[in-house]
Amino acid sequence: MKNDKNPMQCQTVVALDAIVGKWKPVILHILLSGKPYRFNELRRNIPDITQRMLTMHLRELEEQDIIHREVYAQVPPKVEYSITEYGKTLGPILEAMHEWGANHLAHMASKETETDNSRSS
Amino acid sequence: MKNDKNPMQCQTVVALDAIVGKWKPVILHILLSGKPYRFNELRRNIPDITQRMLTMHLRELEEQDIIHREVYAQVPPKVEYSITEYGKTLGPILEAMHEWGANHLAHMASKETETDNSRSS
DNA sequence: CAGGATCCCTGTGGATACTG
DNA sequence: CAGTATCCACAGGGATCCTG
Repeated sequence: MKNDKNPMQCQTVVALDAIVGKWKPVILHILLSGKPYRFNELRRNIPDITQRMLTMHLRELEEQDIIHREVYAQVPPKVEYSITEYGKTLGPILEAMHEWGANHLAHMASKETETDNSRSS
Repeated sequence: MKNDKNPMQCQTVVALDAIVGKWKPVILHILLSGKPYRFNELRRNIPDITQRMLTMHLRELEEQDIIHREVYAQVPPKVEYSITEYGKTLGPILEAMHEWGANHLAHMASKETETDNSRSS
C-alpha cells in the first residue's frame, strides 16, 4: 500500500487512498450504479482514460475489495467489473463529496463576484 | 487550480482537491478543533512536515476559504490560522472518511486472516 | 517568528506498441 | 477483448539556505 507509517491518528488517508487517483472517482461513480461493466465498456464511458490507467485503477480497487472482477472463460475474453457490497459503503462518502464540491464551486464563484464588485466600484 | 477541464459530471474532484495533499488531512483535523494555531505551533503538532509544505498547504486552504489567516502587526511576527465557518462544513466528510478508513483497516485485516487460515489449513 | 527561494528526487500518470 | 510492457514527462513534495 502507499502509506508505510501512518502514525496512528489519521485513518483518513486510508480512505483517501481508496478514492484518490486521477480516474478513481469516475470509475467508482460509474460502478456505484450497481450495473457490472466490461473493460472496454468502461473505457468508452471514460473518454480520456488510457487502458493502462484503467487497468491499474481497477486492480487497486479490486485489491481493496471495493470492486469485483469476474472473468468469463470464453473467447473472445469477457471480464466484468462490479461494485462489491463492501464497496457500496463508499457511496455515501462520494455523494457527500460530490455535493460539497458542487456547493464549493458556487461558493468560490460568489467570492469572485464580490471581488469583481469591489473592483468595479 | 489543479483541474482545468472537469467535464461536468465529477465535482467530487473539486472536494478532493480541497483535502488532497500529503498533510492537508492532518492540518484540517487539527484546525477543525476550532482553536487557532500559530505557524510554528502547527509545525510542532505535525512532526515530519517541512515549513515549505506547511506554507503551501496553508496558502491553498486559505485560497479555498477553508481556513483564515490572521496576521498580527507586531514584532516578532505572529500569524494565526483558524478554520472558517465555511471550512467547518468539511468536518462531517473528514469524519466519515476517518471512520470508513478505520473500518477499512479492520476489513482488510480480516481478509488477510482468511487467507492465512486457508494457508495454514 | 513566519516564511521565501532553489535545487533535486520520486511517483503518478501519459503515449505507444505488443500479446493470449 | 482485455490486457502487458516500455519509455518518458511533469508536478508534488523533500532538503537546505536565506530574510524581513
